[in-house]
Amino acid sequence: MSRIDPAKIWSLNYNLLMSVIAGVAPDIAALGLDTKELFVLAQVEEHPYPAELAATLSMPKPTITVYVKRLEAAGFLRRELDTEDLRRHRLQVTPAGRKVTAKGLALLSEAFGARLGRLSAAEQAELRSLLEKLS
Amino acid sequence: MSRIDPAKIWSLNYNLLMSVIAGVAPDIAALGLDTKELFVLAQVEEHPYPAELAATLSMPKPTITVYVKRLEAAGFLRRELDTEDLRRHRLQVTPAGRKVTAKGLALLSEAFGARLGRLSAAEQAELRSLLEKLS
DNA sequence: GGAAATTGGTACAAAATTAAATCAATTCAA
DNA sequence: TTGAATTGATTTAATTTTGTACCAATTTCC
Repeated sequence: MSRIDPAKIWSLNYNLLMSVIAGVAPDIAALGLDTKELFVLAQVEEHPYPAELAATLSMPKPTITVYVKRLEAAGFLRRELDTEDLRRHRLQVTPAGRKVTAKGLALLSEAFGARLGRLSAAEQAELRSLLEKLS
Repeated sequence: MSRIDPAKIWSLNYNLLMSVIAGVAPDIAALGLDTKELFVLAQVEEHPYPAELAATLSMPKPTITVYVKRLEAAGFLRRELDTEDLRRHRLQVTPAGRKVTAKGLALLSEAFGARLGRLSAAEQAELRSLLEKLS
C-alpha cells in the first residue's frame, strides 16, 4: 500500500472544494451575495460575534468587518452592541438573511451533492464522520 | 439516521482546510513563497501551461499570469514558447523551484498530518479514496 | 484559400482583501 | 484602586486579485 501524503490529500480536497464553489458562484451572486459573504452569514447564528467569525472562518478581522457591513447594508444582518461587553457587536440574522442563506446553501448543496452522488449513502456518512473527526 | 446535508460537509471541510493553511502560511512565507504560489508551483509539472493551471486550480487566467511572473522572477520557474503552438507558454520548474516546492509541501504535510493523525491508517486511506472518487 | 470563431496569454484599471495602526472596553496583577 | 496588558472592532493605506478588453496564434468551416 502506498504511503499516504497529507499534502496530496489536502490539495486534492482543496481543488475539489474550489471547483465546486467556482461552479455555483454565479448562481449565488444572483442572490445578491458573494460566496464569502454567504459563508459568513451561514455562521452567524452559531458564532454571533465578528471575532468569532474571524476565528472559525480563518479570515482577518478587517475582512469580517467589511462583509458584515455589506451584509448589514443589504438587510441580511443586524448589529447591536452587546450589553455584557460593549466592545462586542452581537450579530443577528434578519428574516431576509435567513431566507437568502437557505437559498445559497441549497445551491451549494445541489452542486456538491452532485459530486457526493458518486458515493453511496454509507460512504457519504463515512466522509462526514471522518471530516468531523478532523475538525 | 440524520439526513446528510452536502453544504454542511462542504463547509466543515472548507473550514478545516482553511484553518490548516492559515496555520502554515507564515512558515511557507518564510520560504519566499506565498501559499497560492506554492499551489501553482506544485501543479506545474502535471499541468505545464497557464491555461491548464487556471482550470485545475479554479483561478482566473490573469491571476495565474501574475503568479507565474513572480515565480519566474524568483527563479522557481522558467517559461518558453511551446514549439507546437506559439500561443502557449510551456512552464518548467527549476531545480530551485523543485526544492522550494518540496519544502512547502512538507510544511503542509506536517500541518495537515497532525490533523490526520486523529485518524487510523485505514481511515486515512479511506478518506483519500473517498476524495479521489469525488475529484 | 480565407474569413470567422476559438484559444492562450497579457495589460490595465477596478475591486477585493488584508496588514498595520488605532481606539475603546475589559481584564489582570499588584 | 490603578495602570499595564488584552481583546473587539474599525480605519486607512497598501497589496492582491480579478473583470474587461485586447492581441496573436490556431482551428473551423465554408
